[in-house]
Amino acid sequence: MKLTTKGRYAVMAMADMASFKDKGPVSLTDISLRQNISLAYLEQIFIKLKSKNLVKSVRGAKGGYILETSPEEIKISNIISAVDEKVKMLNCKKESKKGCNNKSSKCITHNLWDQLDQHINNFFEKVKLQDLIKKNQTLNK
Amino acid sequence: MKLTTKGRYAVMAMADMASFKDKGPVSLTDISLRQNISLAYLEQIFIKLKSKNLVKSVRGAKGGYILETSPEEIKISNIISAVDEKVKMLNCKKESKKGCNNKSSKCITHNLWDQLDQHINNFFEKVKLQDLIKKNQTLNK
DNA sequence: TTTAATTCTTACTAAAACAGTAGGAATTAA
DNA sequence: TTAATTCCTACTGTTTTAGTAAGAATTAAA
Repeated sequence: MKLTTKGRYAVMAMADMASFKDKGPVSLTDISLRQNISLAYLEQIFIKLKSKNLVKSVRGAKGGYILETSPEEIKISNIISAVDEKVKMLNCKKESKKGCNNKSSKCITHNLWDQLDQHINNFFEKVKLQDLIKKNQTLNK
Repeated sequence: MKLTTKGRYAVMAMADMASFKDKGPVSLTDISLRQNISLAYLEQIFIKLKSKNLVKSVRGAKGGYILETSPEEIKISNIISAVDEKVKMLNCKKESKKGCNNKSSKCITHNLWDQLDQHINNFFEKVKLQDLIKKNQTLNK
């Protein structure tokens, strides 16, 4: 399982962008200030988000980033996987020669972690960026 | 989120014990060999499992460990939390003074991680040790 | 009574991952 | 021309991970 600040920050930043998407490109400086995330760290994260076509960049002054698609279409899973490799509990190898425990078969717990992965990925598949900002608004009322 | 080898090994070891529970105390040497986990590492893990009353020990030659309760009653969540602290995505503090982002309020993604925690914990609550050995048997047929 | 098998206890450690920093280059609106 | 921005690459202190090491205490069996 890999779910660290990088993944969390990415979701926070994307949610931030979604909130301000009608005001032109959103600069990382703004996100940095609003969400309290280091600018240099955000830069690294956005390189990845861009390479996965979740955002596009506008360079130069007054530049920033823009969401590639609408918040209704962006799944949390897309964001997480863009920056965090993958959500995966298993380090059991899928190779044919060796099982999880370096023995011939699958380890006792193989299916458990496999199901947990599915469970988590399923969760992230269902939630969209739009859901986050909706929920947040409701709460802040 | 904390789910590392320690947690995985603990579940493997407990499942191993469940499979051999009718043959008296199970020694860590046996588990070590069957599951391919370092003996010294298992010792550390079992100290914790014992302190949480999941297993009891029988010292001396022919000794080992015995499950405190039946595999039908032991939840995976009990095992994980015994060795791994807790399953928790959030590092948002619950303190009243500061929110997740060192600002006054909750961060945008607070509820998301909160729900994910519940989702995962719910999964581990539902699965019992007995389910693992059943599933494994079915597979090996 | 000795031996071997075991749990118990504490301390240490190499390697990897995490969470950034740092420094500057390229681009562009004003 | 300048300031604001993205882009790019390299570096790094700290913490965590996944153990190892060494020996003490206990007890069944020979």
